[in-house]
Amino acid sequence: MTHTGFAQTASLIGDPSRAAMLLQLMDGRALPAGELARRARISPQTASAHLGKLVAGGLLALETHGRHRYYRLRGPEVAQALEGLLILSPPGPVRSLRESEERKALRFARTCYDHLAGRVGVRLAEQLTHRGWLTRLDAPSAAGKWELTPAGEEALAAFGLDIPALRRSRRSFARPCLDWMERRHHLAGALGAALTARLFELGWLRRHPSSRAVILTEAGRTGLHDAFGVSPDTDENGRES
Amino acid sequence: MTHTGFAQTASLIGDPSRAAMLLQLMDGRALPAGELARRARISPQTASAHLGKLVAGGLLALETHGRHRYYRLRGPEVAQALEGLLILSPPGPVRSLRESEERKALRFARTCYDHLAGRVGVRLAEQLTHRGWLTRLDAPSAAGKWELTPAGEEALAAFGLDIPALRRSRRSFARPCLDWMERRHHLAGALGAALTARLFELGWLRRHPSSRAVILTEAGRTGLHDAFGVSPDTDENGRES
DNA sequence: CAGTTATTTCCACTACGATCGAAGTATGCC
DNA sequence: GGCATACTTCGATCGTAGTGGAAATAACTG
Repeated sequence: MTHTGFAQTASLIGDPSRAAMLLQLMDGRALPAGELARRARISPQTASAHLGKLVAGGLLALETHGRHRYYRLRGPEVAQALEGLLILSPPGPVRSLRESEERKALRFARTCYDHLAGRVGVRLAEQLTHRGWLTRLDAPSAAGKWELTPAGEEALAAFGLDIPALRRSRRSFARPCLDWMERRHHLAGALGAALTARLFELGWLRRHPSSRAVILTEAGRTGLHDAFGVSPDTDENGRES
Repeated sequence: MTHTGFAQTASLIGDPSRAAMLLQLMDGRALPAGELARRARISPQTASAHLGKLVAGGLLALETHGRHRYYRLRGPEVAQALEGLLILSPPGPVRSLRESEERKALRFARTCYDHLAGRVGVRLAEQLTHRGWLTRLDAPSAAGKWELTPAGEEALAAFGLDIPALRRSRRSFARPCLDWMERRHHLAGALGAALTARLFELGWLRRHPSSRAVILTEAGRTGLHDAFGVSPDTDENGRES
């Protein structure tokens, strides 16, 4: 076994300060160094050293804007590897009402790298499939890929997405992403990201200022129901939850 | 974020000696402590300390047989998390002919936790689907699951698998597993494990003594071709490779 | 230009953890 | 019982990596 990088990558993630920063970036945003230092509760010098290592290790990408240096996860594989580790790690005990509320919000709707996850994300993917707009591909060479039907293509184009442009992107067009809390799949890939971006643009979703959770606005609640038949407040049996 | 275990789990994997032992167990086998120490090139005392931490951290399960203590990965989630990290880690440079041969063998056929991966595994999954024996489920609530068709159930029962018993197992019955070298899916879950076990039982596959690679025997080559239409020596365009 | 802010580099200090020798416990074998 | 084997616990050593203070660099601001 010559996977020299394997242990190195894991130990890179294994430092508490670095792990905290990586988790802050799980939603695919880019944050400046100072902000990451503040959130991880370490000094800027220390954060700088850590961020340098994370970039060198291929986990983060760096984008410089003036005197600010924005760091983001280098790609979806990084987010997926982190998710894999999250599944293994027992969620810490809830220590306050504040935390319990936050966890509930995360479970309801959050961003996963750059697409929508949580109950809302899962329901949306379900409804797209249920309406015959999205299908799993059957060709064995396309395993793990999703595809839009002609009807779905039309519907999402009408919703404001530039489907041909998305197909030209180098990313996988549409693929399932396992949700570690709901244990169901939601929509990832270029399509998932674009759809999520459109929901923010319409004001249907709003970012929570300090967590990965996203807020479903009133407009979003009615909009998602009318456009996609999504009712995230009831569980699969129709009961309120 | 209260994922206290997150960084801890990653740093558990991040130690080179522990990483080496974990990689040795990626195929789902159980190995005794001394053997793991030997393979990781560390003293038995050191290995003992590491193994204790891995068990405490929930990554390994321990089974005692007489004076031997066998360690194995605690479950498929662990294998999946490790795969996620493997994808991020660049394969080390090939330093010898020996290594190049081993890498070729790994790419051709290997075990991934307890099911078959590599080109042979991918081709087998493809052929099962192509023959209409295995399908992706369309119901949104069953995302990420595969299912046997009635024809497939009959065929695999005739091949010696006890399908009803597999359905009763607590594991997921059949699911896709992404192959990090082929970038395609192969068959995992209870069905994938049972099918793989049957291939070993028939002598179609043989374990390589010192690596995760498995050897496709002559009997296996003809058997897989006759029973499932698998021809792993040609690439998807039919060329020899 | 000076002054402020974002970030990095340099540099000790410190602490934690990997390592192995030595000794201890448990199992199996004759 | 006696002896070898498999593994663990204890204890001491040693290196390495995280940490923040001080100072340098670089960009924006007026």
